[in-house]
Amino acid sequence: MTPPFAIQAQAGPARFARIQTAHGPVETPAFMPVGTAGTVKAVPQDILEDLGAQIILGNTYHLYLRPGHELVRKLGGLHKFMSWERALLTDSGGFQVFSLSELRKVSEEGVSFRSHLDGTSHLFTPERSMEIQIALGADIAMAFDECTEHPAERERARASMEMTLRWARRSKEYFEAHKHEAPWGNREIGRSGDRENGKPDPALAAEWGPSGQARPETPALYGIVQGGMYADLRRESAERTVELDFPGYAIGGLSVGESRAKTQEMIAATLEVLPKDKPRYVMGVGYPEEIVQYAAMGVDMMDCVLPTRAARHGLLFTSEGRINIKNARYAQDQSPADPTCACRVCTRYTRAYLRHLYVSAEPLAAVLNTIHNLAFYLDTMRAVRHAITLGDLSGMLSGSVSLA
RNA sequence: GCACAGGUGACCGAGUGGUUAAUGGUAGCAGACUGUAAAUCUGCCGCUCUUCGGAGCUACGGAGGUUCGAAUCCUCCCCUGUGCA
Repeated sequence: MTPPFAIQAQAGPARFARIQTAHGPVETPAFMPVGTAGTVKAVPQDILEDLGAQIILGNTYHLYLRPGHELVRKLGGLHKFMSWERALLTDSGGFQVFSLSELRKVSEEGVSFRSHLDGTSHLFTPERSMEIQIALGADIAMAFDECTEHPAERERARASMEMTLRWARRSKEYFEAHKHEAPWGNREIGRSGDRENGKPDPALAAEWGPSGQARPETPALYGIVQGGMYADLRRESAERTVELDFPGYAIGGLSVGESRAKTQEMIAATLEVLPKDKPRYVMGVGYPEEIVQYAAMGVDMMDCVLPTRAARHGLLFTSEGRINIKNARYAQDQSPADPTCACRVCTRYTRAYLRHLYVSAEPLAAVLNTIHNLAFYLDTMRAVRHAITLGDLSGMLSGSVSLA
């Protein structure tokens, strides 16, 4: 199988590339907004398109519980259900093994969960996770893994890693046998996926020509590296995951409470082992300066709830640093959230108004804050890609997006 | 004018003799948030100092009083609401 991925430009470890999916291209390094329950919270799909999002996440566990993957399949798959015609990546439910720790029990077979919605019991296995992700119609599915908690003793991290490897094998076996069942029939591939992005950078647009690669007919399954905070376990996990031969690899189990230096060390150790001609995805990161840094290290994909969740909590990311829009000091501030941002929020509304909306608990506060934060993240990654094509990322690392 | 009911910290509202600077909410101020159980959570929230352990002062309409001790009991006064004149 030819990986739907081609290196088009390279500047040091950072790569500008394109992942071809059945629902359009994904330029990398990419930041992927998280849309857990079939929605990137507070942002309509057409605005996500205008912001330039080429791929968003969905979540296996949440969509399985509600509305149910069979219903989604019946309605034509998640793309059609939520009217999102660009690429979609689904998380396997592995993170919920970690985050819902009080409601689950892990065994060799899989994980039994108690629904956080109604308390009912459910068993997630690698096979089940694949079945659900295929039913949802993801372009990129993730292997069912165990996101190891932190801190974890070495033996615990090893055992968890071994389990994830066994689950990865089972995930792949089931996935390969059933991937053709994705509900992609009668799709109008890429109608909106080929649409012009919101604010394409002219210099970059030249690089974004047709890839010439055929669009995949089936979804892709990525493996996930674990290994706790032990560099040698990370390397071993990566090597053995690569042996299973996936079209892309994720680094999971990071940003779970460890120091940023440790996160970076784990990423660096893992990247050394992962093949350079396939997408490498660090799951669940990060702050703007972090995603720039990781992209510079050679990471191709990242996702994080931070821009969306923080926005709902009043935290805005700007070129001048983070601002908490609920602070009293913005009550009469007539400037935009970020004076250098060209997003639809910053070109239209003042900090004073955004603060008022937040303080008043108006739903529009979440909408506008989230749109801005996503614009900031997506613009940042667009700038990273541009810088890579120019062969120099140093400017971005030394401050232009670094935050106080 | 009479009869009931009631006056608690910015607001609402507990508390009817003793760890009460005073339960809870709200408002306010600040912080956290990293493959989303998150429009959530945490801290502060009378004043003044503090070596951050604490110390002092002022407080439950007002003034007296009872008591070792009162927001809580008694007396008078002021004010508010409702009803009757």
